[in-house]
Amino acid sequence: MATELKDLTKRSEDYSKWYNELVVKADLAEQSDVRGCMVIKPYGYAIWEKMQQNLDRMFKETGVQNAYFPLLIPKSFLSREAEHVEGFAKECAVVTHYRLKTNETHDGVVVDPAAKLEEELIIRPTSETIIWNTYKNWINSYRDLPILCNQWCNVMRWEMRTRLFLRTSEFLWQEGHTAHATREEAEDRAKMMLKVYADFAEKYMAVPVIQGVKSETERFAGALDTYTIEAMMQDGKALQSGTSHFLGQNFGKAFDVTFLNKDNKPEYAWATSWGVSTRLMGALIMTHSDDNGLVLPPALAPIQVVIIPIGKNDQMPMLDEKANAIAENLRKMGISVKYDNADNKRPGFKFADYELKGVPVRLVLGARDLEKGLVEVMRRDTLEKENLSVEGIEQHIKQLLDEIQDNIYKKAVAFRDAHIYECDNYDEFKERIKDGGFFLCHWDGTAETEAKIKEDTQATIRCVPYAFEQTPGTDMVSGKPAVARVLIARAY
RNA sequence: CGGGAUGUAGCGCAGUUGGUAGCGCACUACGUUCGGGACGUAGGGGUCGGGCGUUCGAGUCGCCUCAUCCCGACCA
Repeated sequence: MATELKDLTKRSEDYSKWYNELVVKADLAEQSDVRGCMVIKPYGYAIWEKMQQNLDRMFKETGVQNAYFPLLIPKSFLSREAEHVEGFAKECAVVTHYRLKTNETHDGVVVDPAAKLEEELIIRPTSETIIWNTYKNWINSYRDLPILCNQWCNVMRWEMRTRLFLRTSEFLWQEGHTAHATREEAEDRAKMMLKVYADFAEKYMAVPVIQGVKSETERFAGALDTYTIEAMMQDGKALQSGTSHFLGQNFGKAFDVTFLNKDNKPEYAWATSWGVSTRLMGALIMTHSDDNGLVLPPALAPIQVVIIPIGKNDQMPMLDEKANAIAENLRKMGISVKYDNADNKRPGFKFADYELKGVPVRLVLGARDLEKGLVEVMRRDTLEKENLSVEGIEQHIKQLLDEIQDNIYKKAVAFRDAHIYECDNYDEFKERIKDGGFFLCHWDGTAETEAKIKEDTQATIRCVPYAFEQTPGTDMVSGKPAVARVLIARAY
């Protein structure tokens, strides 16, 4: 199973094509024969696993525990919360039967009409309903709260158009669901988890994000507030990379989850939910990669260092010995290393292949250089090569990995900041948004304005950002007064 | 569900007025190579998406059907 190594489409020529080719050629994932679904290949899954491990640890540090709830949700659960069902109804896969039988000509199977379910089951598009139906049994007293559960699972949303990692019919994610005794505690939790996502994105993925709160129309179905992290891709479009919802008492009321407070009075429980998905893989790819392929942050790279030997056959034992010694030292330092001495691929092929796969550091161990005690070190982010002494190379590599992590983050921040604009004139906005970027504009807070911007430009209000100083002004569309600037962009 | 296109080897494609099923990559074997995507020689692999029709004869023509992709509406 060799990677096909044709040149990638240039990132600047056709961004979508570049992205799709990159995902496939870097061996991350491919389209399944099953409609709208994706096969995540071992290399892509290894990156996802590293994301999972780190996120999972960060969740647990805030007191969250993992659990697992069923894949199938009775249809009646979904209709308990009016807004929630409205938001998801159009994209649900429904299980109607539980048995097949052979057909009349005995060369295939058909659904057995006798096996029709009395109540249809929905393949979860998200699990609020089934989890709150369960929480009802878990919660009696304020002493039972808070409940802080997370599950790693798959969900299904019957999307019309799909793209690898960014939007697939089935996707992997985690969904956290918490129940609290007070409004304040639930709101704090929703904000806390957004902070966890932002920290993870910036420290591990090296993807800078803008934190904020969604407008009413962009809010999660059934939420009172949706907090979001928005990242900028290299084509200037926004990618919603994680969301955390304050659900109020909506699900508590819909599923009759009450508890007795300290005064022995019944109250409905307060809820949050929060999730990130394999879409983060898309963010990772589109933030850092270049025309040579993937660029992975060392913190998430399954292979952090690759060692490639070059020499005649009779020199190979010596090179193997030297390479294994270096690899062993690096592994002791907690660095993951691959020594690729396969003899059916030439060095040039391997160089291109590991660049395509985004391996942060490449060591070339050449017989010629080694006589002089030198080894070539290449860093993937800048493609710079250096010839360094083999002596003490391990320490240098450790520092280099940190430097790469830091550098790609700073590069992404610089790119993003260079494409954030304040804009007060709607005609100017309509013209400039075509080239992408994030726009900070005053908004009068009405859905009408929001709808007009979307209709005219396809751009949406991504969030009301936390981080920028807010000054009152005039809505550029309606001319009405506005209390704050919001972040507007075209989005994936 | 609207508009457009495409189904031929694992992938990417060619196939003219209907007349023996092809090319590139990948794959297998052997050899030479090996400091930036190697080359030679010899091989393996197909009910041409499916059905019906026209014809002596259909990958090619007609009708039907299924599937996929792209542009919209929907969306983590």
